[in-house]
Amino acid sequence: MTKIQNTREKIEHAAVQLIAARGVDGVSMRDIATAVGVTEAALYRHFTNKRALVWEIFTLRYDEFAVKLAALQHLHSKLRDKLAVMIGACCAFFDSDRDLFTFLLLAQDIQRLAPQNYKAAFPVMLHELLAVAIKRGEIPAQEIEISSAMIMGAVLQAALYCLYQKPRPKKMMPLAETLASACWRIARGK
Amino acid sequence: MTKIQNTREKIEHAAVQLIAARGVDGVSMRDIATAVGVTEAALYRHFTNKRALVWEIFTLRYDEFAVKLAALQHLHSKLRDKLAVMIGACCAFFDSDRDLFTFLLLAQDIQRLAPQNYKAAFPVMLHELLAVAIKRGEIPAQEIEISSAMIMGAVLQAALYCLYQKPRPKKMMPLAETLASACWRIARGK
Amino acid sequence: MTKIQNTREKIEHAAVQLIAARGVDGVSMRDIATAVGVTEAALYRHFTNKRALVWEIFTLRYDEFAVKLAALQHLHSKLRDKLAVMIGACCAFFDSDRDLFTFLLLAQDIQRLAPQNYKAAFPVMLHELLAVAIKRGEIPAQEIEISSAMIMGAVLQAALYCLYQKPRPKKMMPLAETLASACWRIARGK
Amino acid sequence: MTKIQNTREKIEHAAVQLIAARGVDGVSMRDIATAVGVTEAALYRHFTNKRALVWEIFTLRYDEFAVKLAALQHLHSKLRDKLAVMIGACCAFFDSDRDLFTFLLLAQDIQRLAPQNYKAAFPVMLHELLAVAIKRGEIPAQEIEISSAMIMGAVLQAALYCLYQKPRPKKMMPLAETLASACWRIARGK
DNA sequence: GATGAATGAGTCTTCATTCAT
DNA sequence: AATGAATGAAGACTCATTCAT
Repeated sequence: MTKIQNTREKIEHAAVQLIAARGVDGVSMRDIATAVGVTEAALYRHFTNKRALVWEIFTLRYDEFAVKLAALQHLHSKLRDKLAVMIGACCAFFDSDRDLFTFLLLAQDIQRLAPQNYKAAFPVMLHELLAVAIKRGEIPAQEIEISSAMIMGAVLQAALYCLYQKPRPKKMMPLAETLASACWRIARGK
Repeated sequence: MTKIQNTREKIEHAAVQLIAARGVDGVSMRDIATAVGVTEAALYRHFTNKRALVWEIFTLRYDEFAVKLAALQHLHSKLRDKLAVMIGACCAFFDSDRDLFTFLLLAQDIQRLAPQNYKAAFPVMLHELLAVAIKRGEIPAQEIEISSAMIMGAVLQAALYCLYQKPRPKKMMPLAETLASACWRIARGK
Repeated sequence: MTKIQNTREKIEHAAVQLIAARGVDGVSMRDIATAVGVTEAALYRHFTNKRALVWEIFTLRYDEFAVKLAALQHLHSKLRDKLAVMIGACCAFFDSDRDLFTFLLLAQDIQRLAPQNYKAAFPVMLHELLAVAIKRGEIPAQEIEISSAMIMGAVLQAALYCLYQKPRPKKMMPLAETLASACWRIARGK
Repeated sequence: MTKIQNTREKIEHAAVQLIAARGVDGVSMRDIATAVGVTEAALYRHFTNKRALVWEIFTLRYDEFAVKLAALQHLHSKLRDKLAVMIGACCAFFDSDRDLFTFLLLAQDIQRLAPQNYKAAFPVMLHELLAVAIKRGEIPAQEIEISSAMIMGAVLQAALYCLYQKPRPKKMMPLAETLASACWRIARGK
C-alpha cells in the first residue's frame, strides 16, 4: 500500500467504506467529498457522475477479485479442491478488507446500477466449474444455475452473519472448511 | 388476490410493490401516494412517517409468514421433512406473491430500519430446528448459526435467481425439492 | 370554577396555555385539539378558523380584564392611587394565572392578528388617566402616549423578568409597590 | 446605507427586514431566498439551517450594538449621563435602521432560539451600571434586576409605540431626553 | 486539479381547512 | 357535536450536478 494516495484512490477508498456501511442511496456525493477532504465538485474531475463513480469502482475491483479467484481455482483440477481454494480466498478477503468485500458482494443496491446486458463474472465462473465437473463425472447432472446460486447464497449469507456479529464482526477464515464442505455437498448431490 | 378495501390496505399494497422493485430509498412517499391515488399528506394519517410505514408493514407481514411456517413445520417431526415443507411454503409464497416475498426476504435495506434489539423470527426458528435435530441425533453437532445462515442463503439466492430471470421471473415451486435436498445436505454434513 | 367544562371552554383553556408557552405560530390546531382531547375538526365547530380562535379568546379575556381594571381604578381619585391599584391587580393576575397573563399581555404575535382599526383598551385607559391627571394638575403636561407606553413597558418587562426566572417563575405581587412607585415617577416627572 | 456586496450580506439584510416585519415564524426560507434573488438551496451554503441563520445574524449584530453602547457609556461617569448617552444611541439606532432595531430588540420570538445558557448582553450591562451607581451612592439600594427590566421596558415600549404610528413610524430621537429622564427617575427612586 | 457558489428538482413532513358520516 | 379521512399548499432541507474562476 503506497502511503501517498492520489485523490482518485482516496475517493475510491472513501466510497467503498461509506457505501459498505450505508448503501449507495444512503451515501451522498457530499459525504464522499467530506470523507476525502475535497469539495463535491472535485469528485466530478474524476468521475462523470455518481452512478459512474460507484459502478467504475465496483467493476474494477470486482473483476480484479474474480481474476484472482480464477487463477487460484486453476491450480486445482477437482471441483472439491477448486471450491475449497475459492472459498478460502473469499474468507481471507473478508477478513482482510471487510468493507471492500461488503461493497463488492453484499451491497445489493449496487447491482441496480448495472447496465442491461451485464453479466457478473463470479456466477459465470461457478457455472463453468460446475459444467466441467459434470462433464468429468465428478458430480451428477443438475441445474447448474440453481446449484451455483445456492453455493453463492450459502457463502454470502455466512459472510453476512459474520458481518453483523456483535459487538464486532467475526472472522470468516475459521469457517472456510465448513463452508467449502457444505458447498461441495450442495454440488455433489445425494 | 383479496379485494382491496380501505386506504391503509391500499397503501400497504402499493408500498410492497414499489419497494420490492426499487428498494426503500428508491421509493418516495409521493410515489406511494400516487400509486394509491391520494395525496402524500393522506399517508400520514395512516402511518406516522416513512420509516414507520415501511417497518410496520414489514413486521406485520413477516411475522404472519413466520407463524405460518412455524405451524407447517410443526406437523412433522424429522428435520428433513420440516425443511421440505418449509421450503415448499417459501416457493409457494414466492410464486403467489413475488413482490411481498421480495419485500420481506430480499430487500436488504429494510433491515436497516430495524430497531437495535430486533431479532428476525425466521433465522431464530431455523436455529431451534437445527438444535433440536442435533439433540435427537438426526444431524451431527455443528455451528447452528453458520448452518442456518447457509440454508437461508441458499434458498434466498435461488429466489433471487428466479426473480431476475429474463424475460420473466421463473417459478420456484419446481425447485422446491432440489432446494430442500440441498439444504438437508448442508445440515446433515458428511 | 365549575368542574364540568364544555368543549369550548376546554379549547380556550388549552389554547391559552399552549400559546402562552410557544406563541401563536408555534401552536398548531392539532396541538390544541390533542390537548383538549378532540379532533382538529371539532375545533371548527366552535371557531371559524385559527385566527378567529385566537382572536376571540384574546379580545374576550382582554376586555374582561380591562373592565375589571377600569372598575378598580374608579374607586380612587388620585393618579398615584389609581396606578397602585391597577398595578396591584396586574401583579395579582400574573400570580394567579400566569398563562393567561402571558397570553393577553406578553404574547406579541397575537397583536399581528388584530384588525386594522383595533385599539387596545388598556393603553387607551392609561391615556385617559394621564389626561385627567394633567388637567387636575396632579402631574405636569407631557406626551401622554409616550408616558403610557413607558408605564406599560416598565410593568410588562418586569412581568417578563419574573416569568423567565429559573428554576421557576417569580411572584409579582411583592414587586407591586416598587412598580407602582416607579410608574408614578415616570408620570410625575422631575 | 453601505453598498450590498456578497450573497451572505444580502441574505442577512433580507432576513433582518423580513423578520422585523413578520417575525421568525412568519418568514420562510423561500421568502428570504426570493428577496435575495437566489434559490433556497443557496441559503444553505451560507447558513446550516434556518435557526442558525437567524441566530447568527442576531448575535453578531446584537453584540456589535452592545459593544458600541458599552463604549459610549464608558465616556461618562455618572449614571444619569450614561443613561442619557445610551438611550440617545438607541434612539439614533432606531431612526437610522428601524428594521435592524426591531429585529434585535423587539422581535421576541428570536429569543426562543437562544441556547439554554444564553445571557443577553444588554440587560447584563444595565445591571452592572446600576450596581456601580448604588455603590457610589448615586442612587439608593434597590433590586437591580427589576429596575433594569423597567428601564428596558420603558424604552422598548416607547420604540414600539413609535414603530406602529400611522401612517408612518415616528422618529425616536426627539424623545431621547424624555426617555432618559424617565429612566433616571426609575433608577433614582423617591 | 480543485474550489465556492449556485441551481432545480426532489425529499419528508406539517399545516389549516373541508366534508361526508 | 364530533369524527376520520382527505387535501393542497407550504414548510425546511438535501441532492446530484454545473460552472466561472
